[in-house]
Amino acid sequence: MTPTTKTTPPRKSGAPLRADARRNREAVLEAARDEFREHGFDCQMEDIARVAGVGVGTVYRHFPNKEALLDALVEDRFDRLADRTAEALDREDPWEAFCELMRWSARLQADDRGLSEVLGSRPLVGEAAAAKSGLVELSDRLMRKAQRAGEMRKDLMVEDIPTMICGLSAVTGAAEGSMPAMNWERFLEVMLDGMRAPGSAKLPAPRARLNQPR
Amino acid sequence: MTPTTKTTPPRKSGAPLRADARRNREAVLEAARDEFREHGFDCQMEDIARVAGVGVGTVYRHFPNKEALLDALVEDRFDRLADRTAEALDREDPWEAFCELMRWSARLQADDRGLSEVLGSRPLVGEAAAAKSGLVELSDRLMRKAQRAGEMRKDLMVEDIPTMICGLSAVTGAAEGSMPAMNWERFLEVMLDGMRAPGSAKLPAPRARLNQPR
DNA sequence: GACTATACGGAATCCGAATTCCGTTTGCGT
DNA sequence: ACGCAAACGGAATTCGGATTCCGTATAGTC
Repeated sequence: MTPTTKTTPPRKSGAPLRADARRNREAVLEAARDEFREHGFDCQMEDIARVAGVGVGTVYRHFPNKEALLDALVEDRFDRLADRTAEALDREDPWEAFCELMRWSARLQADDRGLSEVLGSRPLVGEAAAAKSGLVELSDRLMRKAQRAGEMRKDLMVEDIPTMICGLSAVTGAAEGSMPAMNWERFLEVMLDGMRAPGSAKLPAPRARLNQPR
Repeated sequence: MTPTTKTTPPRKSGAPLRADARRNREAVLEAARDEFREHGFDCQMEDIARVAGVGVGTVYRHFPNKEALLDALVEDRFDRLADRTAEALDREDPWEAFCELMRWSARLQADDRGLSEVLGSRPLVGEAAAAKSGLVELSDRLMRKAQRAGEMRKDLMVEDIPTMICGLSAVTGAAEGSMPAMNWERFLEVMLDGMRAPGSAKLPAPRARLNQPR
């Protein structure tokens, strides 16, 4: 979408990264994506290295530690999400666009246990935090649009979205055996119905001193 | 299979447990509750021991390992929940009763980060599994009652409840800094609205080969 | 009060990763 | 080709915690 550097996060310094280095970094990122997807945050650095076809040392050359590696992945995810959100903003029916966006994002999470589980379980750090705020801005616009169209209940705030996403991620990412076929599709639809206008229950005011319900 | 009570007395029957032992076991359980609440599953056995005012060895005398300890706690939680559910079954308005039950349970989880986070993240084992199935039975009754009364959408199944609970637990238990005042109260109300009759969207059929939507 | 099966405490042990180190290899400018 | 800084690999080191061991203390019993 954007002509900006897609998958070449760090290395912002002027140093022109050697060719093989760039290749490896990419491989590590991809392997990490797979491993996190498969085993969650508890996957092992050695495994990531092996899958990427490099030594652990190399992994550490590119990312100071496990968390940083994860961070790069999360950032990328937020970026993809932001792109989609921007697209959604252009569609005619904002509510339908919103629902589709949620469904898409849910599927994304369902396919990626690892990233999902981290989403709600630790404060974002570094790049990822910035990426998120951009996403929030877009989401806000989409929501207001849907509300103006009278299709989304008025008492929802942007802040509610991460909450929903967080709940969703728990469901999509739930341990295999933990419950009989955890059905996030149904969960999501119920939630969307609950967000549809008009709201039946009056939502409790947010606790934080952060924003008012408008 | 002789009733051999060799080295690790499995809390079952037979030997009437010495007085001080009973006291300690109780202390450990309580301390564990606090520690799990406070630090989630990553709390330390040594801390639990210290808080309980005993040595680690003692903790291990009563529970073979960390997971077993957690399990005891989870079981207790399910039992309490089951009690409440049974009560809810007796109330006049089943939908209201259901909502209250959910709110109560949510609050319970909000107060107890540790147990919540475990709920969705690992298959239940031992006693806890049994305790859960009892709870499910009760819930099923309550749901049907609410549906018969035309207050809950008909296409919900008992299996959806754990899913909701799981989502909820992620939200209530989200890491402090992870999002600005994660507001589970709002999340819950939205969800409840989505469960209210009549459902607007058609819920996707469950994937598992487990049950039909009735 | 003495005896013994139970319990206890907590230092020592074990273990599974993350992270570090350093000798070797390789891209690439000259 | 040549040289060297940038990269690499992966064994060695560290570290945080769970679990085990075993000598000591105590409840319960006669």
